[in-house]
Amino acid sequence: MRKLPFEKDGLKKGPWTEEEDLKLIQYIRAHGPGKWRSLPKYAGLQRCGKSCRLRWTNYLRPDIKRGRFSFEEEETIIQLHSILGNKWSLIAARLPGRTDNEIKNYWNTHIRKRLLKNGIDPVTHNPRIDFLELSSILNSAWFNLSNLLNLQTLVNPQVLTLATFLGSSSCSSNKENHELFFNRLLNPMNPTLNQQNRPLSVPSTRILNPRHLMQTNDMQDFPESLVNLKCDTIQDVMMRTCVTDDCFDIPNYNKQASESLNFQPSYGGNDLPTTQHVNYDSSSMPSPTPLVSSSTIINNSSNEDERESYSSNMFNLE
DNA sequence: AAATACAGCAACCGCTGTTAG
DNA sequence: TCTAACAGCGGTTGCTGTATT
Repeated sequence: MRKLPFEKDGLKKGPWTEEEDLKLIQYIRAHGPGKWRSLPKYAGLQRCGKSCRLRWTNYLRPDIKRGRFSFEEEETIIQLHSILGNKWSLIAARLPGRTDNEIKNYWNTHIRKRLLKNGIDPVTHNPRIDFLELSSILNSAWFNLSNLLNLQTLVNPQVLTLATFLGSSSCSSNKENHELFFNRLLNPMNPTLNQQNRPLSVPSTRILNPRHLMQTNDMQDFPESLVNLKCDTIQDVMMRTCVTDDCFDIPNYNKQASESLNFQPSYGGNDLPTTQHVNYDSSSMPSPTPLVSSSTIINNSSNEDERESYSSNMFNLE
């Protein structure tokens, strides 16, 4: 049984009635939103202005989209959250029809739980070492990556993903090691890559972004030439897996890698950092799959189970 | 069938930051 | 510069519907 809304200082609280909604809508249609403090008086509502504003912005606004979040929306939320942190209004601004409160609720009740369940820290978006209990493996692997890679004559996506994982997680206390690792990974040669040493195109954001540890479970994401690449040493891998200079300029790429290492949400300003638009070289990429379109892989997955299995497949690499 | 536990979500609270007069 | 109003955020509450015991 729903409790009746109680009153405090003559102001009604609790759930809004249809009649109240109508009054608010009619008033705002006639006068527009704003002047929230005086609005209740003129609209004939026994509510505080703040309550009216919240009711309007979170529920009554005509452009609000109700219903379940699509997978694309969820992807967007996760990506934006990894950049912006808990800036729900900024995230909502990039999701037409969704309110910050709705996104916040959805994050806390769905996405956050699923990330935690799959061993992803919802704050940093990094894999949780404590969850994986891989620290011993990682420590040894870190000092002997070359041997690790020699275990597999074929460099498949799992190896590269693991390498990324090592770089992003195994030495989280040592940023210098992180950067050294990624500098080596990304730029083993002279930073100014020439055409002779033109490396293979690699969907680098998918590899470098820790979030894609959740998502990379299909070989199709990688160019065939890389999947079948034979490498004897880590240097071999490094030298062959640089991005092409027409896909990225190297400084930006390293910057992105560096950001991926920490993957801390930026709280510095209100502006969304420039999105790195990935343009894969279609001539060398059998199936170009930009970061933002990773959802297409499971675009038709609409239920929670499918999303979860999709997210958790990354842990099969062990 | 009833009681209980849980999930989802609308709404509220208290606080801080921004803006306009 | 000060102040009030507004906007936004993070955390929380409490109601409703559903699942489980």
